[in-house]
Amino acid sequence: MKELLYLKDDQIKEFIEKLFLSYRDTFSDSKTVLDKYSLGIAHNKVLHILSTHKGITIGELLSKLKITKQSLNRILRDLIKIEVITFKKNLKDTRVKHVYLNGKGEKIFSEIFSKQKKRIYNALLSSSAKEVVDFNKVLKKLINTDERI
Amino acid sequence: MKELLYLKDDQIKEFIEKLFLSYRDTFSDSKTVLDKYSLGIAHNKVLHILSTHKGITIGELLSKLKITKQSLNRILRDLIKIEVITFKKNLKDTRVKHVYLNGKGEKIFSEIFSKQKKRIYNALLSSSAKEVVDFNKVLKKLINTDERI
DNA sequence: TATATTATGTCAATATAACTTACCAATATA
DNA sequence: TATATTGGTAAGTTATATTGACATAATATA
Repeated sequence: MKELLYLKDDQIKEFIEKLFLSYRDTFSDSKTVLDKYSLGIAHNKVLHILSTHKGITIGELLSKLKITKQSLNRILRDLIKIEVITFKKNLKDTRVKHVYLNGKGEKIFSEIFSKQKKRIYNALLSSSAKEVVDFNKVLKKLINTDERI
Repeated sequence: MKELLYLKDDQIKEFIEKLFLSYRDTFSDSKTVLDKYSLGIAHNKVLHILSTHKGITIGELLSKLKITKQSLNRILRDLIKIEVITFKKNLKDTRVKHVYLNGKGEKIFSEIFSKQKKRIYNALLSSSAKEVVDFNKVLKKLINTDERI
């Protein structure tokens, strides 16, 4: 049986504040790269998903991002304009479109990622394996069940 | 000496994605309450800070939020209009203003907080004390040194 | 005391990322 | 064939932030 854990409201509030700060800081790391290509944090998020989910469909992108298709369309139009994504029709259902990063897209995302990576490395490499496992375990539980990765 | 930790890029990307999801989910919990009072996530963040930093000054709020004074001013005007905050001049330097939640403000924030609290409780109470300590330790390291709480 | 700096407020214009409502085309399925 | 699904798009709106400029009062400093 696990030890009992006593939590005060102020501790909970600090956790919420830290969730915000770690998110804000991590996504501000890539700002210089994004500016270089006139992209924003919305494009960053799409590029991130495209890099981890090659060939994702529009519908899957929408349910991951939880934005409207009109919003996604603006982002995709920008990414098409700077020529970093390509599409492939699904062979069985040609209504469905699969989205991919092309070479230029991979390169730009790797620039973005290398900035964010530093922060994560610094935090995780100065931690023990057990600490990282525990961190991951709790972090996962904070995410809605149907979105967990 | 700590065990060595080997991290693949895909694992790092998953951490970044989880940081985003935990932030997004936590701050979407309060949406129903915010809607009730015609407030947004920006007001949520200010109310949060006011509840943990009673009597914070405008300048301190600005450096915590990392937004411009024009942006903060919009939020504060809204909070003044619905009568949830009060100000007190600093006695030694009367240029400086201290901001407080009043009774109504405390009540509204406690409504917001009770929604977010559930998520944190569910995650932390199903974890061991050690796991929570480790989670906190790593999370803190992800935040810029000068902002750590 | 004169001047500079600081803390805060405000106006105007703009950017970014999202939203709602509405409608359309192509394709798939009951 | 009728209906549902996948995706695209136009127009207008909202929320949150920005930059630049200027204002006021109070404090610090030369």
